[in-house]
Amino acid sequence: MSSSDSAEAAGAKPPMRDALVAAAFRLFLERGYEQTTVDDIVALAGVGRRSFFRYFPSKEDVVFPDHERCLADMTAFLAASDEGHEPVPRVCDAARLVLRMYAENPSFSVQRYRLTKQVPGLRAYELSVVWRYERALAEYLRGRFAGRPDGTLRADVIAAAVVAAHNNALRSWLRSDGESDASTTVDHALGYVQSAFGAAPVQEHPGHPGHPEHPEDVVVVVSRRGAPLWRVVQEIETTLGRE
Amino acid sequence: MSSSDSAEAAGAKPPMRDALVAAAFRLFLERGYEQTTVDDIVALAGVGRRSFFRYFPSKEDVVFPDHERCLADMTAFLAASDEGHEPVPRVCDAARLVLRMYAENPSFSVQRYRLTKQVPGLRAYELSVVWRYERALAEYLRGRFAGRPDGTLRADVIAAAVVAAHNNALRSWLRSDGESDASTTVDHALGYVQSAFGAAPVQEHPGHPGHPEHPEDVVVVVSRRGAPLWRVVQEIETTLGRE
DNA sequence: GCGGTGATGGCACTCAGTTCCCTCTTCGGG
DNA sequence: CCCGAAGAGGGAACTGAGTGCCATCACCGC
Repeated sequence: MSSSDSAEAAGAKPPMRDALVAAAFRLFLERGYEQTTVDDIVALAGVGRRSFFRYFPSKEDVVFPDHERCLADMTAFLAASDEGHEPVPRVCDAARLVLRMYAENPSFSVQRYRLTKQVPGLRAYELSVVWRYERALAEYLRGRFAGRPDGTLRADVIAAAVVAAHNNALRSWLRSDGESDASTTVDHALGYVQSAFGAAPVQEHPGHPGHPEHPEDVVVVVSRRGAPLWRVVQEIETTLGRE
Repeated sequence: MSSSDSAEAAGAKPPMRDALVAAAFRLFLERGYEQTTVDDIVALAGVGRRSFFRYFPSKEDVVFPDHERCLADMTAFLAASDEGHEPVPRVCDAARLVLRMYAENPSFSVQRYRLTKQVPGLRAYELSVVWRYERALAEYLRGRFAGRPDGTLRADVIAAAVVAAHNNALRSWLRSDGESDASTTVDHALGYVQSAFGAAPVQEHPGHPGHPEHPEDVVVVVSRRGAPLWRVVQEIETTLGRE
């Protein structure tokens, strides 16, 4: 009566991992995260306590079961970039990759959102996850901005802005219980970031046959009354990256 | 031989807290953070184990002993703002407040930097600390941008950009062992953020006697040939906040 | 059948953090 | 001068996360 009568033990290769996630979320939603011990989870899943920590290095990890894979996907996506990709739109696309992963399981994402919103420990853990995404974006941008003045500064700031815009859109979508259109929301948010940073990474000379399929690629400079000329020139130089 | 012969027990009101911090850092630097237990710290400080957790809610907190006060200072600084302050320069000044706190104890800051750089648990904890600063900035900006289109989005993105620029400058200063000029570095980094976002928060109509003493009031919208007209108009509207 | 390999279970241990209770001091009122 | 309240500190015992070690069992090639 203890070997194979449980329904979750008949599926594919790693049913145990999924069974642990399912058991954990059932208990987390029933009685709360901190009120659930790892022993409770493994008891409900019918496995040994040691096996839990084989699949999840910590209790927090069971709440984010697929972020490791998503981070690897994003890193691979960025590594597959070439010189033809504009850096800023590229990292925006990388952020869209993460949003798509959330959108694949709306109900799961919403449940997790409710958990992380009210458990400080999970919020802290989520921060470290998001931080790794941000570092991946920043490292890619640092490579693309190498040699440019303030290359690492620009990379860090743009990466942070992209992540913040993504999170803003994601949280708005999560608050709507997954009912709103995630793609439209994130496109709008990332469009704002590109409107602030969009033209900086332009590499080739205007007139050169580049990649005109990016609708963001136009330069309009608007200055306000009272700004000294040197300041305007400085802004243009900064924005264009002194190319 | 156990009551009052220790040197740290004769000072001001909270010598115990300082003694714990000193003992903790001695051991952390000697044998590493994870190799030091709380029992080691309290043994060296000559106090009871229970007293450690009276002053620090967790082992990680002893590494950031004054961030709670600094966060309160920053919150108070933002709360003391009025309508005369431009929001973006204001949050930049708030960030400078944090940098100043680091610069007050250069050697301590550098030691802590080396610790957090190589201990994952401390890095995660630092993220949650930085996150609270970022939320304080974002909440202030949300209030100032209320009613504006995409107010919360702008607030979140600008707060993230300011924090990223601050951290970039701070880490550059820490890597120099506190030898470089922190103020100049952070001013440069925050100047970049203001060059990207500086003009967005302008509230009054052009021509109205506002606050022309801010040289950051320049709007740079970037776009390139091939963009549809509606897209350019949309970007300009977004940047100017449809004022 | 046999030895190896990998997945799993079980046990014991460390350590962070908490709970409960004790002691000692201090201070104020009678 | 005594007494009781209050608060800082100390300390034992407990919970629970995470780890190390080893036994067990299944599967697999031989």
